[in-house]
Amino acid sequence: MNVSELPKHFDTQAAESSWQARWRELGVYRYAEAAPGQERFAIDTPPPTVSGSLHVGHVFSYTQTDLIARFERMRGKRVFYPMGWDDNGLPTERRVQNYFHVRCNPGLKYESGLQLPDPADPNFDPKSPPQEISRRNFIELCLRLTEEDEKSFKALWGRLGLSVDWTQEYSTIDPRCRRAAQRSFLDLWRKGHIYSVEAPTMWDVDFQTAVAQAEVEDRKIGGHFHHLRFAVEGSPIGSKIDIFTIATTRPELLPACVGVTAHPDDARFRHLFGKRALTPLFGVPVPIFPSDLADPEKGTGILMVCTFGDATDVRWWREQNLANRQILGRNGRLLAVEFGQPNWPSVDPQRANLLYSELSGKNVKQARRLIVEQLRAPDEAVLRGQAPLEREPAPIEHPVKFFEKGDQPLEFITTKQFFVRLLDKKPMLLEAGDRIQWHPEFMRHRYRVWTENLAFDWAISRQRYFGVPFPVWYPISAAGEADYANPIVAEEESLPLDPADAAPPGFNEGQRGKPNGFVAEADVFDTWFTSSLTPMIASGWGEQPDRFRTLFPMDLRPQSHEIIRTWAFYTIVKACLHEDRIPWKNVAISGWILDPDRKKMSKSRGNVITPMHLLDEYGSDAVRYWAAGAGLGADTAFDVNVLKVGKRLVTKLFNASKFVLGKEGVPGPIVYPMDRVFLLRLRDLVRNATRHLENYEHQQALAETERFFWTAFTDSYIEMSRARTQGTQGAEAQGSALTTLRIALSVFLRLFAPFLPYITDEVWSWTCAEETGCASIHASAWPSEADFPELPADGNEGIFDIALEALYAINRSRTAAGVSTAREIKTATLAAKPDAFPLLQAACEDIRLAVRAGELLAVEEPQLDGAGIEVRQIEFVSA
RNA sequence: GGGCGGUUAGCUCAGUUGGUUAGAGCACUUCCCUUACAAGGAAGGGGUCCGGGGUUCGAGUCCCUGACCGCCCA
Repeated sequence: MNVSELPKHFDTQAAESSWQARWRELGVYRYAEAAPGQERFAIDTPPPTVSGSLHVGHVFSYTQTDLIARFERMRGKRVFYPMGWDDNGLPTERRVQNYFHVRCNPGLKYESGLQLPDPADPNFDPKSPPQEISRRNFIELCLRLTEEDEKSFKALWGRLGLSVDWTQEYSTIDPRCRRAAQRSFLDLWRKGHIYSVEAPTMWDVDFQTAVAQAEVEDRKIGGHFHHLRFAVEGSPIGSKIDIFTIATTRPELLPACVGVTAHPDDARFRHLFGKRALTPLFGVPVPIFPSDLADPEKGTGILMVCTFGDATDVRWWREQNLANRQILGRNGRLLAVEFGQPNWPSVDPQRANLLYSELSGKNVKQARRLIVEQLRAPDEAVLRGQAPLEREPAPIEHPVKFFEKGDQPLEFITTKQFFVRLLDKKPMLLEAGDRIQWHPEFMRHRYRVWTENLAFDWAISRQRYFGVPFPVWYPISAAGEADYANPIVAEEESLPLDPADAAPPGFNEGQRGKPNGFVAEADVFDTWFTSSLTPMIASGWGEQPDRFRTLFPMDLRPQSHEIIRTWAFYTIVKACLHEDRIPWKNVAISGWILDPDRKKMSKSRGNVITPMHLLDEYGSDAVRYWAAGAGLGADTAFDVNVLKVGKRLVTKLFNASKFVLGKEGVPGPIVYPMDRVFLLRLRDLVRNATRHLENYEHQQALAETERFFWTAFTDSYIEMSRARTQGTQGAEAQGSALTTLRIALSVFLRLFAPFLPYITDEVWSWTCAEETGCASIHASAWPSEADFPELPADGNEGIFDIALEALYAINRSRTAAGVSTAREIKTATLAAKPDAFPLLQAACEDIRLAVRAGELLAVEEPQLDGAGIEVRQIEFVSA
């Protein structure tokens, strides 16, 4: 090809679209089953949540994974690099409900070809009650909506140049994933790791679903300490009544009070243990017991136990065998209860019911406001006329548990839920974590600490719709009662299924909901129950045994650090419980992108930077350069300047390549000392860059390559060899220089290829593709010793650094004299210390040619300050 | 309250097992259109490596301690 016909500038956008098409056409990123003896490298790509938009943080972390994929591919491994979409779950549900104005009713049957009113229709009434549809219809709508998102995500990934094999695509709600999740359930059920129980569970009252420990976060919110007087039961009439004061932030749970406790060593309350207290207003007798868990410093030191205010209440309720008086319903409103009935004792049921009737049906906030008013009134029955509220509520700020996606504090509500038993498996899970390499290493602690502190088994059932259903039914007795203790689980061959549409083995559809028939479980799995299977889904677990054997365990799991406790943890759980193996050998944790003020990017903060305009303005390679500049685990503030630097590097590569390939002449053997020394240094660079990439330190590889390319190659070696390439120093010196330049260019292109896939393939296509027979640089071999001819060492390797110093020294002289680099030098003299002098002499001719001097002398100066080279005399050709 | 990470130039960040005078880019100043490159090049100024102690011949680097920032967990 005629390099002189190449465009003046590199058109990034045109190159990006043409190379994407070319890569597809060549199948460069297609995973091929490894030949015998050939290594494979399997990546458990994080499936992005599709019901949102991508920001530069995603671009950042996905690029870091792609670097590794490209590096390993060039090293000759068969790279398995799939892409999944995480589309099930709450965010999508919410969008579908609003967009189509529907609600899911899992009790309804599927209606094929369901017609929905068009929200754009003028007759459409948005205030009308939402249409109820079956779960399968609802899922179809979710799929319709997520399909669009997936298209735009895919376009962005393509643009960014992710070397994903797009034939290996999945989404977490597709039949394959649903089948895998249900198969996982069956396997764990058979192995006895899953149990279902009716117990107090963390519950979000808005979403009306159970949540797992991993989805819970503490938030500091304002509240009030309410000081309430309780009476001790049995104070003799006429004597001074024995009263104590508890402090609580949740007075509305007073009707659910089932006990009172204080620290066993607390002298103030020791005399009360074993007696019973009477709750104010409701007059409920409850036991007073000692507990180490009560903090004498907190509040008044004595507190009420309710069903259920928090996790400690649950514990006390269990350990002390307390009554269960659940007053909060699943919707977060107070249930109707009747005092005086069994389990609801009261010394004055009539009054208790009167007071409670005001609270019944109210939500927590409303009930709290009302009960505080009730507590201000004198309480004759229990407190002989004193008001239960001892003093005005005192504002405090305290940590409260929230569902990470929710807006209301979590409640503990007694419901039937499925759990995976984990608490007995901590040692095994810790040991598994130790067998995995974590990058950076300190991220191992996050996993370890989470696993050690795990307090609950994994609650896997969710009372939601856009998810994978439990493949479970319950028999109905002749009397019409569902038998939840004896679930019927599906057979593996029938997966995936929705128990609302399919009948269990041995039953027919006509028996649904009838005596001696069956009823379907309505719950779906926690989304992590499916996502925790990604390495198994992608590698064909349970479906393609041969493929599974070669791909599992995978080599690499890339992910971010805030989901170590969920995604990484649950994936390790699943791999251990199903296969008794770790899911991958390496975990690479990418950092977060912070906004320029070092705040985490989030929609709610409104500081999200989207990537498309950056790709348009700077080009994919520049964006990737920015992403590759940060090491794993390092949070980085977004800085548009780094993109500019990347763009400059791309331009420099483009121009330097044009220079090298534009030289005419016949390449010959490397006989010239400076060429040999330069190649030796380049060979060191290859070794270092390779080592850094092997160690998951891509930023080091890039930084060293870039630095050497800029200072040693374009700024110096090219200048030193320029004259020789034109043949002025004879054919042998020219041939040696041309060969060196060609080797260097080919090596540089390949060292940069994982980072800058577009510009490197563009340049590669000019001549290297034909010369090597590799149509794409990304299918070529990573540079190695094999790229270099025999380069015997002769002890003169120092001439390169000396030459560099001499060039800098002369540049300084030029600048000091205010002389253009275009002006030639008539004569100059360089001074070196005796130990450096022979090297300077040896490099003198190369320096002279580089700076275009008529005459260049080297002198020895034992008394020279410092170690460098100094210009002793310089005379420029007159302008 | 516990754990982990961080604090290096105005900004964004490197700095590997301790080892010359602590680096890069951006920004700033000055100069230069030079046959690969003005989408460029050359040069320059700019540092109490968060504070305090310690180990060492020698500490940005190791140890102790304090402050601040971030994250995770209670």
